[in-house]
Amino acid sequence: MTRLDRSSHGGGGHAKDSQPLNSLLAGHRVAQPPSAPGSRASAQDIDLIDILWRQDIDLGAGREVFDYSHRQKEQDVDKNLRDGGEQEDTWAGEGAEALARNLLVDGETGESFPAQFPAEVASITEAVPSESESPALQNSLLSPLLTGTESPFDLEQQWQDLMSIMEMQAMEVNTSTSEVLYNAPPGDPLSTNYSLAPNTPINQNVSLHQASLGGCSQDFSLFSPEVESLPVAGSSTLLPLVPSNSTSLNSTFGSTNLAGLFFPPQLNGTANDTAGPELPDPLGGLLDEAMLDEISLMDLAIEEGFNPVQASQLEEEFDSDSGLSLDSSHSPSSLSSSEGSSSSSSSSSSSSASSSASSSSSFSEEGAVGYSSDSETLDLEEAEGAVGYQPEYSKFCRMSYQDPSQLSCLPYLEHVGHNHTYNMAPSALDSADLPPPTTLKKGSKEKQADFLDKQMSRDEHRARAMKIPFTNDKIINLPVEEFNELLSKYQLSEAQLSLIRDIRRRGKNKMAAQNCRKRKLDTILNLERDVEDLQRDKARLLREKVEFLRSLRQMKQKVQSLYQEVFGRLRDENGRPYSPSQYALQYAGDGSVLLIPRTMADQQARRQERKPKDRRK
DNA sequence: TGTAGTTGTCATTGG
DNA sequence: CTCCAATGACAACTA
Repeated sequence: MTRLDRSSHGGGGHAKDSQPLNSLLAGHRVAQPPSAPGSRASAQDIDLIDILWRQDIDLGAGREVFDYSHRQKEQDVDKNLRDGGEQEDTWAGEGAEALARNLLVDGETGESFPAQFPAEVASITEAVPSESESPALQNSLLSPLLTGTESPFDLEQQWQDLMSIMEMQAMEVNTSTSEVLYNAPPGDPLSTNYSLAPNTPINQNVSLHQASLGGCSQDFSLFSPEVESLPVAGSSTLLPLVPSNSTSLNSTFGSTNLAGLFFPPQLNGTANDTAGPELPDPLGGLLDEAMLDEISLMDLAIEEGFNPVQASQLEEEFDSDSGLSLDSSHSPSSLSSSEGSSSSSSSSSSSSASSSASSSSSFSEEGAVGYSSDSETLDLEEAEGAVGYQPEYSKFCRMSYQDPSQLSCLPYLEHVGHNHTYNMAPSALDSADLPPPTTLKKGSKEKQADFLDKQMSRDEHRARAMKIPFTNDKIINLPVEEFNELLSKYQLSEAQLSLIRDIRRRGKNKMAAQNCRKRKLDTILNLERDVEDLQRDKARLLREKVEFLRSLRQMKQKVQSLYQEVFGRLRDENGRPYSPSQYALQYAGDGSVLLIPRTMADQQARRQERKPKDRRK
């Protein structure tokens, strides 16, 4: 099919519409303006052209009536949408709240982060000298719980190890442990109490342990060189690492309840290389818990752009790990529901249109910009099918056009409501074609009739001026076959046929454009929803991470306490305690505990540090 | 008067 | 090839 009006159509829309006759003339193959109609145009056509020309230049009628109604309708729409708007407000309110807390909110992601963040980190780092001693930690900004060789990716493994340790501890450690430990003479083996290998009487013969080192290539030193000189901040909460003598140790640990203490991961028979990196410095994370909490959150904030305030809020906020996007306060109602309602709205709109001419269609009913091509629905009151979906337009939706189906009882009013209805003078209206509006009465209703007439689209005016014998609705919505059949039923002039085709093309394209725009808005809303969901997921995961780190820190504290207690009770052949600067305990993979010289422990620790790095390469 | 949002329209593309 | 939907671009219009 040739688009008859193409040649005369330049760029976009209304520039041409100021002279729409040119299109018609092109369609008529009348290539002159109306003042000089082409000779090939019939007299009837020229008359029509004149009519149309006058119509098109007489488009300045006021829109006050419509606009008032339109505004009222928009208010109703806003009212209806207020719920949805509150959701947006809630979300926006969080951003405002974050701002109120001197937080910067990323304009794109909506994430918040403290404005003076680097300074806080620096101060905290200074406040934790023990942590600042570790260059790896400074570099990586990882959790202070983790040593320099630790990676966040090991966290899960650590957690699993700790859990297995806890289970093991529950089986093997009882409340009598402390009694035995405390009362045991220096010669008593600890192996039974700590499930040590019987052949490793660590408190008896150092040389024996050294001899057994050959089989401990995978053993890990629990002690790091930094431990001894560790200026532990908040050490009041920790046991003295280097007891001056056994007496003080006993007095220190005598009342220690060992029930619930944990063996380090090395005691777990499943200990492997993956647990290695963190072990050389089991005390690395033994800092004041509150301080560590803060540091941890700060690190997380730096790492993930997460606001520590948010993190702390999350800890209070979330009581359950319910997981994904159960928080409906931020997310509008599901799109699927609105999409699912589209098909029903299509059918219901056609049925309701016949019963009521009410033009006060709510926004939820609006959106019938699709069209039904079902032949069964084709009648004079055929409603344009609803668009495929009716997303929520909490902020985007300002679609001011009404559902044409609501007005379908009044022919030529399908397109009432859009802002581009060029108005005719009321006197020019051919009201004869209009069935008497049943809901309208005289007087004030005349106003409404005028208003409705004014809302007729240009194509409707043209169609009426050209005496098109059927409605624009049919022209637009009939299937091709029926449309052609309809055309064949009438003797139509070339101008009429051209106009009809243009009406059909423009009408379809208009609805397509509306659908397209709705889809676009829909996509934006979906993306926003996805962003919100992902932000929630991120917050949840971050909260879980904080919890895991806290648990890990507690575990390490307990392990360290246990280490100190065990080490402080060890005696050499002369009954004297071992010096922590010269010896260290080491957990073997088989569950045994060895007492080895510190130099060897350091070497092994370094060896273990390299392993995971090599493995990662 | 300038601007942003809305809507209709055209041109084009691809199914 | 035609029909149609989708979409970018443009212009008119409104607030």
